[in-house]
This record gives sequence, structure tokens and C-alpha cells, in this order.
Amino acid sequence: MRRRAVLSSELVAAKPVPLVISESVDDYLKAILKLGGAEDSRVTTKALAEKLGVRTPSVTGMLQKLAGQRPAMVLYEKHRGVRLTSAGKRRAWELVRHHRLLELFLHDILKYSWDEVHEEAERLEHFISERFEDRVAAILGDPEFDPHGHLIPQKYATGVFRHEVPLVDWPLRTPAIISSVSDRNAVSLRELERLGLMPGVTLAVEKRNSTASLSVCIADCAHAIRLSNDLASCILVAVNLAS
Amino acid sequence: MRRRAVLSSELVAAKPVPLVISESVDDYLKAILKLGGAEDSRVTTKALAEKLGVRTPSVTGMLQKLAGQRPAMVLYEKHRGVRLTSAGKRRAWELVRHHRLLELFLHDILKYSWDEVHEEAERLEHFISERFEDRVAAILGDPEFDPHGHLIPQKYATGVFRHEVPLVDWPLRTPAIISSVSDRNAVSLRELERLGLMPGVTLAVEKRNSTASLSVCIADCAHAIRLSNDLASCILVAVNLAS
DNA sequence: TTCTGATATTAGGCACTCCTAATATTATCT
DNA sequence: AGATAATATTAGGAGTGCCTAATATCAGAA
Repeated sequence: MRRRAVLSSELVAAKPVPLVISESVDDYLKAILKLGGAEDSRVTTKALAEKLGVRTPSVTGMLQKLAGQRPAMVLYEKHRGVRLTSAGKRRAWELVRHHRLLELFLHDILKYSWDEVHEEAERLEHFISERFEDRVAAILGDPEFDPHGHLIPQKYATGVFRHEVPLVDWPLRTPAIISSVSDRNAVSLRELERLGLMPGVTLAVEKRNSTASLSVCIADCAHAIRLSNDLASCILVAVNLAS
Repeated sequence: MRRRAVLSSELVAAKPVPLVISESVDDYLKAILKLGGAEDSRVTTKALAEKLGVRTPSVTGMLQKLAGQRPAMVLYEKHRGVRLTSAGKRRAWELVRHHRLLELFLHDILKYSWDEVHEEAERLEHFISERFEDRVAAILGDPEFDPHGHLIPQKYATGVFRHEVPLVDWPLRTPAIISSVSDRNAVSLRELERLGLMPGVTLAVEKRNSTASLSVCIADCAHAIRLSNDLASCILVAVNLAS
């Protein structure tokens, strides 16, 4: 039997499917949160597929599933992308909290190095209980920032996206404070640590070279450091650290 | 096409299937280890099904899969039960080490109570890395026992089964030392803790009642305690704690 | 507006792990 | 030994989450 034609912007039918939270679902929710950004904009199938390392039909299938659950995790209109529902946001931010708490815990308590925390946190964030989360937060003294400078969301709270600017977009010779660095690449993190380029450090961009690199000065500009664009793109800065 | 008849004790054909370790596989390996016991005896399909809370056809299917992997995790002969191969033992004991280290870690560092550690450890044991295992062991000072008195196996080592006797089988009025208690039931654990019946405590069975209960005395027998058979069956004792 | 390339969805399949029903084998009792 | 009960296996199916191939839709350029 042929499927009937549908209006293109039809909201996907919501058969009440019992709620399932798998590792996979978690990963989709986190990816939608990140790609949606502060404006909570619609996220495309393609963007999700790239972020998650799967093919687009897999994404379509999962989005239909997530939209059909009760409570629905996403709002999904065919061909128009997805956004998280409040239930989806809740879980996604919970995972972000888990991840960042775990990173700090692994670093401060279990003495992991800066570049080792991400991978382990990424795996464990799905499986720790609320109790684990609470106890870790208590031991760490309800911390605000993870080792890479990222804000740790409050429990049950919708997190905030800080107003950060990639160092590569920052104006020349203007003091900036490193607010956070990407935790994705262990090699880059080791390099940044070696160079002393860590959250809280003040620096300025001396000059941009045509050869895809830039020179930066730390604080008083005693000595300039040359950074590859690759490395520099791991660094986010802010004028003040409050926002 | 009809499947050809096979000799009943035929070793299951070993098509080289790439090694997969899932949570499910882990659970089967641990169950086989425990049911096989110190003598490493063959474990039946039915026993596994009961232990794991699945039906027997599911077990048969999984055993065939585990036997067909390279390296094989189990030795499996149809209708004759399974045993772990050395590769299977290695993973199973690794999980036991993970579980017991995690229990002690949750109790000592994250301040979980005695009865809260099992469930969390059971979930996390599958996902922690070798690094996590090592750091936790280091923080705890390479501990020998978990909070319930179970031996924590050495890294990479095949663990040992201690010579323990259930309290319900222990002779009357003979001093015994609690070597371990079952970690399976949180309610029982809370009760045991309240009564002071914890690993290391010396006691003797005063008398066995027909009403499925028994009276025990702690140490100097200042006061007797009546235990339900249910509770008593959580307690394992040993003459000395070395073995 | 119509074509075209980019993006998205549907269709159909596979591996995993579970299920029920039917069948086969083994063990036990008379 | 033969019947029966207990245990185990095969057959066939379901849900999840991934895949490729085919098709549909959308958005930008001519």
C-alpha cells in the first residue's frame, strides 16, 4: 500500500510511545542543544548527522522517534529541522551538568590531566545517578566552572550560553581574557597547557599572519607566542568573565 | 531448507566473529563466573536464565554468540552447559574488580551508605576505563576488601573464591567471624548495619528455631539477637579471614 | 518561473538482544 | 526399557539504531 501524500509542514504524528532514554537518545539531545545555540534555532538533519557521525536517514528516524514519545523530546516538522522541547532541554542540560561535573571531578579528585577528562566524562555522563551527581557536586563545593572554563549548569536549571568570542575573531591588540577552551582535542589541550593558555589568562592578539597563524601576547606582552589557527580556534575569550 | 542433524555433543562451530563487549555480554560473563563457582563447573542454560532474568532461548542464543567470537568468551557444548575461557574469565574478574572498587569508592569517598553502593556500582562497572580503575585504586590505597567484606581481585589477576560458609549452615555455639555479607538487598543491609552485623564481627549461633529464624550472640554473648532466616542467609562466615 | 543541486525522507536490510511457540534432547521414575 | 518430566534448542518475530539506495522536497540561480 502506497503511503498517502502529506502536507509538507505537517507536524509529525504523535503516537504515544513510552519514554526511552538510551545513550543514543542522549547524544542526539546534546547535539541538538549545542547546534541550536543560545537562540535555540532549528537544527537541520544534516548538521546533526555530521555532529553525531551518522547518516541523515538515521537522524530522520531518530527525530521521528523522539517527537513521538510522551513526553516528546523534540519538536519536529518534516524538512524544517528540530528544536528541543522543555523535556528535551531538561535532559540535555542535565547531561551537560553531568559532563562538566565529571570533568572537574576526574581532574581534581582522580588526578586526571587536563586532556584526559573529556573522553571519560563523555562515556560516564549517561550512567551516573542523581545521587552520584549530588555527591560529586558536594565534594567539589558546588563548583561554577569545569577545568576548561565552561560553566557548570545548576541542578534542574536550564543552562546559559555565555557570550564568548573565538580568539580568531577578536580585534587586534585588544586585551581579552580566556574564558574557555575546547575540550575536544587532547593534543591541542596539552599544547595549550604547555603554553600557559588556560581559562582566566589575559592576552592580546599581536598580529595575524597570512600563513594561517597568529601571534599572541600573554598579559604584559613580555614575549609573543605564535599559534596555529587550529590551536587558536580552541580558545574562546570574553571581555569580562561574568557573562 | 531443513537444518541438518548434529551430534549432540558437537562443539559449536566457531565462525570468526569480531569481538564485541556489550553490557549484556558483561552480565552473562559475570553470571557464568558466579554460578560456576570455585570449581569452575559447567553452568546450565536454566541457571543463567534465572540469574539474569531472561528466558532460556535468549541464553542459548547468547552462548552461541559468545562461543563463536574470536577470542571465544565461553566453551559451550549444546545441552552440556558453559564454562568461561581464559578470555572470558579475564573480563569477568575485571568486572568484579570494577564493581568492588566502585563500591568502596562510593562508600569511602562519595559517602554513599552501605546499602546504596551496589546498584550504582552495578551500572558503572561496565563503563569505567582502566585509568579510572587505577586512579580509584590508588586513592583508596590498593584496598583488599569492599564495604561488604568481599575480596577485591588484583588487577589482571584471576580472582579467588574464599572458603566461606553461610551462617545458616554454621554449627551451633561455635565462634565465627563474619567474612562478608550479600550486597544484593538494600533493606537487609540496613538491618544488618543496625544490628552491628558487619564483616569482621565475631558471633556464634545460639540456637536455631523451628520458625525459620535463629538466635545469634555477638562476641561475648552479652545479648542475643534473633534473625530471620532471610536475613541470616545474607551472612557468610569463616574461621579465619585469610582464606 | 523553471531548473538544478542540496537536503531530507522513505523503503528495505542488518546486527543486537530480547520474546513466545514449537520441537528436540536429556534425565528421571516406574 | 519405556514413559514422562525437565531442560535446551530452533524457528520466527519485535524494537532499537544503524546502513544504502531510491525518491521527494526545498532553495537558489538562470
